[in-house]
Amino acid sequence: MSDVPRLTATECGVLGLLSLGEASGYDLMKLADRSVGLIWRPVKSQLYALLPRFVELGLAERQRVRQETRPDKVVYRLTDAGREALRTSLLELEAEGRAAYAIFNFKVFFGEIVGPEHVRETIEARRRQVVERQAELLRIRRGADPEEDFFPLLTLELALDELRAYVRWANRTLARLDAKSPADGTGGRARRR
Amino acid sequence: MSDVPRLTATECGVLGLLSLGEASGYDLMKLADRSVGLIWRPVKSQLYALLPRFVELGLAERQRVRQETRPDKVVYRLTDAGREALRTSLLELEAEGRAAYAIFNFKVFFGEIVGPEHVRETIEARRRQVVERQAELLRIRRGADPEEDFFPLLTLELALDELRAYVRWANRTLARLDAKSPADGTGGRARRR
DNA sequence: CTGAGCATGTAATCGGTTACATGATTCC
DNA sequence: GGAATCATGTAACCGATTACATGCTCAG
Repeated sequence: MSDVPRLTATECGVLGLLSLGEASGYDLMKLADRSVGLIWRPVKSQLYALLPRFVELGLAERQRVRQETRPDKVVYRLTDAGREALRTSLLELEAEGRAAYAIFNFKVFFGEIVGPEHVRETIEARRRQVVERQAELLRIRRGADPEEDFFPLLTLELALDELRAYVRWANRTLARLDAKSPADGTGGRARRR
Repeated sequence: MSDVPRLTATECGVLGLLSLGEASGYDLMKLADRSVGLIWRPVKSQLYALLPRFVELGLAERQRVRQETRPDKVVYRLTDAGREALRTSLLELEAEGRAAYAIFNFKVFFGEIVGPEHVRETIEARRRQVVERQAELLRIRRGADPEEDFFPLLTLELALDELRAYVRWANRTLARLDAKSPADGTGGRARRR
């Protein structure tokens, strides 16, 4: 009943695709190209393995569609439980470890589902992580030898440039979110303390 | 004999760490923090699983070191075959698919091993990929609805900013490499055609 | 007639993560 | 006395990738 299954990042991705409208496995592969594909795309065999499991968990419904000129297809549609599982899973997923970046991007991409306030918090949380990391990299750079560590320093500088790009984007985007959501003096609705 | 084993990205990472000097598994974990750790870090259990396999493949040698006040440790050292396998594997690994970014970074990080000309080519190849991707994202952006696709467009813009950061870094870095390696009119030593 | 697109899946393998397991020493 | 550091590994699981397998239709 109330024990909503927790989904992995990949499952969120597939369920997120499905949240855009009913589709067959084949449709979802193509849909991915035009949407989340920017940041992540499922592998066919995994997709086809996942879909029946969603049905078993009650997160999706399945319907066989006969076609005469084309092979029959199986069309899936999210249930309310599926939509809810997607929302809570996205909210609960921590953007940490190796999958951090993919999860971060999912949360923003599916901002309509998690809500603007969660998007804002997600962006701020990552900005904090990024600022810390910048400090760490700068510390390392100070201790490095420009001759001996020439190549490692190149990767370090690329990392720094990309982190800077993130911070700029985050600042711009947070401002846009502020402008978009009704200004209430605190910067957002779910603010407390 | 001449059939050098091909290593995966992770194996290159571990072997690359080992190329910095002989070390025990425990040492390598710490070494990773101060070196490649920027871009990638091995998982302990995997590291300990890999090291004996390197010995079996003749890529490393092992020596038990007895210590009185601390637990005994097993120290590994790269063999010539190991160094060669690392070099050719890094050269042959294609920076494509999911691991593309990690592989790209490995190639640059271990530039001393693969040589400046390969680094240059790697950076140029990625720049080509990135420019293509920028064009694709711009096309998608043109076709998107700023209202309806608000959140997806945020991730798209972040991606664009990061790609731009890469291109700038690549331009700067290629210039530095040109300045560094003797100018011979063609831009690098291994140039033909 | 060949190749691309539509359409769905299974099987095998492998790489990565987490948890389990142990035990001494040294610093606070 | 308790936490952190040194030190090495195993076991189980799971997620992801690759290869295998099939077969119809339509456009060039």
